[in-house]
Amino acid sequence: MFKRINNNINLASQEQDISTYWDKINAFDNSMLKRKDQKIFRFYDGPPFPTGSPHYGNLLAGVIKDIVPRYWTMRGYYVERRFGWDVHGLPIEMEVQKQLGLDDPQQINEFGIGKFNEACRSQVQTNTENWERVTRKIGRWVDFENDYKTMDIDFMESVWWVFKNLWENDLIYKDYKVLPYSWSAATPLSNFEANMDYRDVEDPSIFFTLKARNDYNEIKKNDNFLVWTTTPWCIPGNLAIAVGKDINYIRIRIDKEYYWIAEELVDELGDYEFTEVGKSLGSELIGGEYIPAYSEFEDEYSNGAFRIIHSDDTNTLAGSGLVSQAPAYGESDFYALKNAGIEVIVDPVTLSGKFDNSVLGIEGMNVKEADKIIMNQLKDRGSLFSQKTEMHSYPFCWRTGTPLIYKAIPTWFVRVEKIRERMVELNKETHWVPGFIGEKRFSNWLENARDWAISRNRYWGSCIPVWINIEDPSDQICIGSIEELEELSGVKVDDLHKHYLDDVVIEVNGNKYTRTSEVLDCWFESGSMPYGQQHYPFENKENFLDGFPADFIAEGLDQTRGWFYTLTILSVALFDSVAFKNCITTGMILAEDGRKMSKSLKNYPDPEELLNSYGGDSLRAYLINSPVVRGEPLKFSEEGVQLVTRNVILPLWNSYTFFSNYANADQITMDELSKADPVEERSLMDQWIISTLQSLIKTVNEKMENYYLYEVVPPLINFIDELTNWYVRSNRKRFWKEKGVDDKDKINAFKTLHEVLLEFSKTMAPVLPFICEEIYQGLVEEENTSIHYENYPVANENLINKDLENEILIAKNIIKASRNIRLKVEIPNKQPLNNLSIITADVELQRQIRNVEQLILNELNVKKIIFEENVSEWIKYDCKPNYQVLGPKLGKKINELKKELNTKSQDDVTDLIEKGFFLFHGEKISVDDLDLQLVAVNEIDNQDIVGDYLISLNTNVDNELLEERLSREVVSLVQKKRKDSGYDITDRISTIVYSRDKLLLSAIQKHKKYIMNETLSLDFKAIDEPGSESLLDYSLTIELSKS
RNA sequence: GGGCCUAUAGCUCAGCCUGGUUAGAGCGCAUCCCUGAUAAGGAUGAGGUCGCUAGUUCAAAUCUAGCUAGGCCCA
Repeated sequence: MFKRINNNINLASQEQDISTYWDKINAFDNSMLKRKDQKIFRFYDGPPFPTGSPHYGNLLAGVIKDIVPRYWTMRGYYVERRFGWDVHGLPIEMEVQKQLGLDDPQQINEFGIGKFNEACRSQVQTNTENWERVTRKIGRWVDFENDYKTMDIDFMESVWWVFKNLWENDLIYKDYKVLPYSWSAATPLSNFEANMDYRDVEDPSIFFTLKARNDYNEIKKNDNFLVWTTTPWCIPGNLAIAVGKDINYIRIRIDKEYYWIAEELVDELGDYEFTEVGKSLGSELIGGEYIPAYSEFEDEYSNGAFRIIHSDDTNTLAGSGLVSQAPAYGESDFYALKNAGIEVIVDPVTLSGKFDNSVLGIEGMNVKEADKIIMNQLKDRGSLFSQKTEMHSYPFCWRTGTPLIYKAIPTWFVRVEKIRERMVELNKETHWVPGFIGEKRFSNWLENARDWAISRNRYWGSCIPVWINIEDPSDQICIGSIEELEELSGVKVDDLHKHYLDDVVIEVNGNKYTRTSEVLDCWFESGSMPYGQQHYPFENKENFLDGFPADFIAEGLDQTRGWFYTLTILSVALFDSVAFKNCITTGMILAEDGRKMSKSLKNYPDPEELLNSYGGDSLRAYLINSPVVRGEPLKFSEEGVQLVTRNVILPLWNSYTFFSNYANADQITMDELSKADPVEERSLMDQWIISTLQSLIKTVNEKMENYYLYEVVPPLINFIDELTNWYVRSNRKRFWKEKGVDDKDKINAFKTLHEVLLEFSKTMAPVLPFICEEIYQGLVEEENTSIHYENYPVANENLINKDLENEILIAKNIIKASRNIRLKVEIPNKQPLNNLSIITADVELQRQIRNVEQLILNELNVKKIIFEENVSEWIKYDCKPNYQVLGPKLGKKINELKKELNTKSQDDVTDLIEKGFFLFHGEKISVDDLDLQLVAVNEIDNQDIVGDYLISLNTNVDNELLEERLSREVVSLVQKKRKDSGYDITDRISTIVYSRDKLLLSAIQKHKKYIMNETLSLDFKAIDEPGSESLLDYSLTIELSKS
């Protein structure tokens, strides 16, 4: 027996009940246990930072990361789904710093690194609750208990293994990197932090002169290079002048001196009177040598310093076209020198932002204060050419409010450039969805990959496992495991965080080694996640290799520079392999107004509230049916979610309640259903809906296998439409036939709908896990089971009948067109009509229509279909070339052909059709190469062209037809009354009709049996007394009572 | 400044790879129909110089180049 279902559902609370049920039967674990011995489908969860509660981007990722694993689980694979947390790094440290009121590293040191790190550790635990609750509401099955965190000792040990592996392959080195630096906080900052506080400030902008050391091409000894800088304090660190190789420079004379400046920038000279005396392209200047402004680092001349070099960043928008280069204080300067092959750096500025004792006159002075002094010194020597100030936006330390400077910091690097080509090559093996992300965006990024800076001068992270000889810094030991460290240090180690390791000293051969102070960037850990989550290679060695590379990952577009990249670097470096075989990349989710979602603007609905009103299924379907799954931005709209509820969830639910309520009312049992005929013996509509379902299953499998999630929902909506608007509606009567009347057909109908709902639910279960589970529970008798234990449907090709699908399509087209005619001629569908003529000589078409005749007659309320074969009396033709076929053949002549066809008379055309071809400029043009457009001979309302035939509806209504109409109107009235009186659909009634109208009474008399059947009237009387309600032109009164 | 993406109806998007003469869908709007499975359903209609310019072609929303605007990422 099937449950009687309340049609009114509260989706969200129903979903919660299902969640509870899943907990009760341990559904998630069991769905996996059942596939324990099957092939592994490896999924990597890209770990989020556990700050705040999840936003739509997280939910989207969660949805995709649920749909795909559910699908493959049903396909019989073992799909482990461990939640991951990225818990190290700046976001957590910043949160904790704020809570503890610690402004900078010095204060952290004073507070104690150990206490600080432990505070970070406990902070991590507090944020995870929100995540679990919301994850549950979107129906994501993921293992929170057996999760991994990047701070777990096992994870951190695997990170060391990764690092040591790179180390041994000579992929790790230490060099300078120019970073935003806060002297007041005595720490380098991330670019992200540097972007947090930009202010408009006034800074100097000066031209100063540097003298040519000797003749070189057009350069003469003692010529002055007019060099531009906006940071005078960098001049002591100046080691080169940058020009642009394609920029034109001129040599000019002012008084007795000669100067070089970019031709386009001579206006910058202002009032100076000059004469041009020479000219040179930038590339000809490169290699020129000059005498530095400060002699302190003169020695570096022998190492290649104080030359003119090229920089891509030189331009003629401002300045002089010659830019002072101080590699310690500018990233572009640093790389410009590197590219010029000059491996020199000088840095007279201390970590507190003051000059050290190496430069005379400014010792101990803060760099910004030194600006003025340096300008004065230059002026005294006559080498300050001009000075002014400029407004520009400049980064400030978001903590201390002091200006940031850029400064070269010793940093650990991974030699990405060495494996770059291999990364590009291997990336081609990954299937990216959408394709352009991998083929273009990610591939381009890999091609331009630069060495990767992996160290941070921070606290809460995995430590760089390198111990350095106190006496000889070039003597370094890299540690790859806990065991190794314990052996070398003799210390028992049970935590790998900085505060545990800073004191661990290694002694080898009488040499003492201490650890380098930096920690690893948390991106290094994210890239190590495949190994870390399984504690590879210390544990799970075989299990890991069985599932590497991962079958599937999914994240947002921003991860092309993040996780996708770090995974790729490490897997290529370690295993010469990609890290993942399939990758879905999602676009950004914006607010409905197209701007970023912003908490302060409140321009988006709260995710949890939205889930509470529409439920997880709706949100899931909305998200994967949106452009965001194709890597494009989505303007998130609550209305869109509501629409999905209305177009997908509710119709599906309604089909199910229709089934279960009528099955319940009729006391249909599973046993009875099993007695249904085999599909091929059931009615056409049964065969059709099953065929359509099998086609759908085939399509959905194709899409899912290829990770094209966004192509799943449209066919799903289409199917639901076929099911509700065609199958259920046109077969309704079969379901409420009295017992004993054509039982077989009724059972066939119930069986078909049962089967379709069951298979369809299984097909959609990965996408709509809640409602499909609920429907499943109502359709099967087993207890404590779940739809997610089921095997995924495979299309049964034998049940796919494309001919039938096509015939029904023809029927639908005829039905739609005829309804249209009724609308035009204003004859409602309730009015039965005698016949519909279909004008075609095509016998195949006639046969097809005959096959589905009954459906057409029922739907159109027409008694008969007549075929008219004298086509020419009804239809004439408009004739045009088929451009697609004839275009390439005829070229320009096609326009002439068009003209000629226009002049043809109807007889000519008929002639042509009969002959099958005609001659055009001596060429045979076949009728098949023409577009024949059907036109009705007579323009009248009761006909319409459908495809390549005409239909014509007989609109004559005689008394007999009118009486039939009236009987239907009476039924409709009675039904309305039943509903208004609150009768149950199964209640039997007595009906009395009062009317004085002869025609109405006669209609009732003739169709009494029909009316009684339709309205479940056991008793029916028509009484010749005046009625008070109007029905068309008549009046009547209807009385009902339960019997 | 660089890479990638986007621009089509009032709104959200298909179509573009593979060019074909009438550019589709949903929502919204208007009008109408139906309603004992349905917080419903159906039909019809209005609404588009396919971002701009040039080119290729018999033919361009579609291919090419340039431009404009927006987005993401990176400098």
